[in-house]
Amino acid sequence: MEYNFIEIEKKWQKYWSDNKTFKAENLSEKPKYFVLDMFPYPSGAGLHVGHPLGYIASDIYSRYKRLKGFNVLHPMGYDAYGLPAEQYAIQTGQHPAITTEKNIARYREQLDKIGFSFDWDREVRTSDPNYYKWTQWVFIQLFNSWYDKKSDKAAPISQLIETFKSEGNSNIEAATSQIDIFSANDWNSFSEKEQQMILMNYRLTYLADSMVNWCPELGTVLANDEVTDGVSVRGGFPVERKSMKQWSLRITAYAERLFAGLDGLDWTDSIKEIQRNWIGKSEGALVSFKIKGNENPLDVFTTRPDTIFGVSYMAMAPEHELVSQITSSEKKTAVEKYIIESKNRSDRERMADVKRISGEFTGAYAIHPFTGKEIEIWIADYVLAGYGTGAVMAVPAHDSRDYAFANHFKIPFVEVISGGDISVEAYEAKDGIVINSDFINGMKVKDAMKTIINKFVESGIGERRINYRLRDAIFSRQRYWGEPFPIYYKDGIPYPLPESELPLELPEVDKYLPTESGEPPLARAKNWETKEGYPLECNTMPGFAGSSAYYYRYMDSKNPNELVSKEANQYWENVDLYIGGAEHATGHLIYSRFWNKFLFDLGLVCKEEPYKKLINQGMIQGRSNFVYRVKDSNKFVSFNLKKDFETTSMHVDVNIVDNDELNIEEFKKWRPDLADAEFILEDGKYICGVEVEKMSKSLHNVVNPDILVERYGADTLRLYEMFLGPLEQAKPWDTNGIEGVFRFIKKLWRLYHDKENNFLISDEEPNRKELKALHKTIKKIQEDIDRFSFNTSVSTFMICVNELTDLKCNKRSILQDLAIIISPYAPHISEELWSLLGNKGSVGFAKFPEFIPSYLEEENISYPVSFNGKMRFKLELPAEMQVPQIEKAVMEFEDIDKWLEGKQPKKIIVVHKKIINIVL
RNA sequence: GCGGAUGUGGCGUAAUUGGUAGCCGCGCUAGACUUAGGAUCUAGUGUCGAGAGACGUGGGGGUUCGAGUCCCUUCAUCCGUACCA
Repeated sequence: MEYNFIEIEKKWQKYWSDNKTFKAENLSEKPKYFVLDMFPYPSGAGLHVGHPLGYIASDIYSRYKRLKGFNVLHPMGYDAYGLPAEQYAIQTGQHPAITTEKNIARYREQLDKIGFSFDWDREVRTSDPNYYKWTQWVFIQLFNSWYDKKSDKAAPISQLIETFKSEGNSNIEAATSQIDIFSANDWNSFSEKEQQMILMNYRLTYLADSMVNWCPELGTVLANDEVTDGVSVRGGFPVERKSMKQWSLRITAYAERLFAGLDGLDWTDSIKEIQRNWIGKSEGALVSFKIKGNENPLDVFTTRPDTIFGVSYMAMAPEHELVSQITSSEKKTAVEKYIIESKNRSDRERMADVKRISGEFTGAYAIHPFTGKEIEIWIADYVLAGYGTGAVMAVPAHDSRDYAFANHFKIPFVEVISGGDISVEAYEAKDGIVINSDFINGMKVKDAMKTIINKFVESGIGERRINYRLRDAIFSRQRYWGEPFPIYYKDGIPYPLPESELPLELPEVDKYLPTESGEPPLARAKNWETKEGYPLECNTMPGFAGSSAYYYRYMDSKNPNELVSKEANQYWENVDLYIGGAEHATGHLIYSRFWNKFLFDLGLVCKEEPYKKLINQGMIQGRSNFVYRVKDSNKFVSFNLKKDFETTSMHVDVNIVDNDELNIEEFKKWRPDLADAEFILEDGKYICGVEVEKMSKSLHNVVNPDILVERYGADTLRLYEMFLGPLEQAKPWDTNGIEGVFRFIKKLWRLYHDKENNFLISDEEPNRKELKALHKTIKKIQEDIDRFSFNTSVSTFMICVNELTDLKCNKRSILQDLAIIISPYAPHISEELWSLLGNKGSVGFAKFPEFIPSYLEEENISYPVSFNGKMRFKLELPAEMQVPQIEKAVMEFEDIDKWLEGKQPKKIIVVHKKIINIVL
């Protein structure tokens, strides 16, 4: 064997681990760089080739940054709490901690084989008490804080209490669900319980009855980002709306800062756009309509105050609290029936037929604030209780939903913005002239909005308002395998544990199921109470709790006294480069931005945003292979012959297919029923069909990195993962191509060795060609890494090695630099070559060679000569020849007559050192 | 519906600022060495055409001396989102 990757890779992995080569120091003269991967949930299935893609990219970047003189923090850990381990525990009784431990061990083994330069001394696990102590600690800080809109930041709740004592709440501007105003006297006369209930409306994490996504199958509530299309993201179980008392995070307090902060981030536009949509900022006005014969006003939020004269009816959500008050007696039965109906329609059904229009007239009327006209008030389930005020002023002429509703129920309406044809559809554009609208007639939409809002304010019926779609995040889960809340109850009022009692460790339970009375699993724990005997909270925290500030723990992972020390945080600041999947766009990436801003407000960390630059690696798709069974037989027909038969296709394990040719012997062994299968072959082969699908066990297209490492080595796997295509693009995995990269690695090795595989290097001075090959590579690799284009660097290395092989170059001064620049990509072989070259220590801390432009300069330029833009021939001319001489030279060129076709050129365009174009 | 992304050989892709379209691989074809090859090496490989050459970056149009790249328009695929007033 010429290049023994098995031995060499093992050797260097051991060296790195024994010497703690990649241990990062918190204090260093070097500039810092923090490269973070989204830490994995260690699932039982282990890693497939898609998982390490991002880790390889971040590892290349980390190693490159070290070569460039940076002190690099590149840690790894585990998002160890999660549903699969708990579901497994429910089925088997095995403690989720054991399952998790086992899965982590397997992940670690797989990761180690790929040769990552992680600083494992800083490993974190979210389920480790030393870690979740700080998750609980942050929760307590949230509990003890409120959001002061005047200073636009979080502030201690103790300070709020002082204000209440001295002046009540009338001067407080907070992000709050508190509506009632009270004086200092009121406050001081309230009971402890009353005071605590009021404070709950201010705390940044609060316990409240809210409409939640309840998933009966999982026995828990889920956050909005954990639900898609009415089913749970994990498991795909149905989810229903239900009102429950739950902990929530008042993330809405930060809506504007989360929105505005996106502008300064070096993230892709697409992910910023997803976050903007999720936050859903819309500007408009809050308008108060009087209700005929009722004291309470009907408040609506609208983004189109300019269309106020086009209001033809009002619509409220069926859940709106005023519905029962205003419904007339003769409409009562119908309205109640409608409310029950819409309640029973699950979210899923509602989504399935959006087109179904339904509603009911309440018999009540609102009064138009300007015209005084009476307007029918309807209830309709197209109005969402959770958005705005849960009621809308309907302007059918200029809103398509109102338009559909009005037409369905034959409610008349008027056009108030010109420019559309409202006999056909609603005209929604904010473009046109206002008509039929009294004092704003003739105005442009924009001006009309301003005028109307000013009028609202003047007459006290409305105000400017910015509304957000973002909801507070439900933070309770009725599950076992998660962080316990550091909360106990006294007289039914929640209080935080003293910080000295953290961590509050997850207790043992006899079963991982809810109690008979429907309480969460922690209610099964013995003595689940404080030492004073107060009961502890039985819910646990959700998956995103432990991942919201984990990057700070990496900075100072062993610190028992602080989340992160001031010094460590001052040095590492925040994450310079974050690589992970785009599926976290609305979950983790928003929550951790929120936690970070909160910690920043408290002065605990020095940066307001956690992740400066974010890259989303594309999904690696599976490449499925198919065999075709002839109907009613155990005969399989090869792909190109199947058209002559009636067949059914069947997924076949891609690991027994090579280059789409089925390994028939392996296939027969694959499943017992296939042992006596027969085959109809083409050219003596069975050719399989191919399709690109998701990589999944059930589709038999999962490729395991371990097998590839065994067969080709980690360096080959790393290079091939990068070679597949641009990091951010989704692309199918096709093991076939890996051979090419494997050949390249062997070819690289041979540059440094003679035919008998003896290390052989010459100390001769390199020639121009060799220097050019090297320096053009140095230049390209730097540029590629700077723009995260790792696939193109791999081809660049191939070109370089091909050229040096052709030049028969074995000169130290070339090959030593080559070993350095390739080391981020293929670290094992580089270490070996580096040490064979006689260097001490790891190549990981060598100096990246400097690019010298003069080596790329040429005496002659080979100009492509085009006629009307079509390249016809090449002309070699001295590089310093100036444009007029070039024009002359090209016209004197012997072959030119053939292309001129006897014409005189209209124009000759010369781009110096680039191209010549002759216009005929 | 809305938002985002992507369309280039048989396949994965390259062309960073408008300047030789198809780099680097896979696969395929032929050959060398070999008992053998899933080893190694050499040559070829966008399409049509015997050739000269013509045509070619999803389709149509435009700007330009010159367009894969810029503009308009249209189609297809994938992802996200869902009555957000």
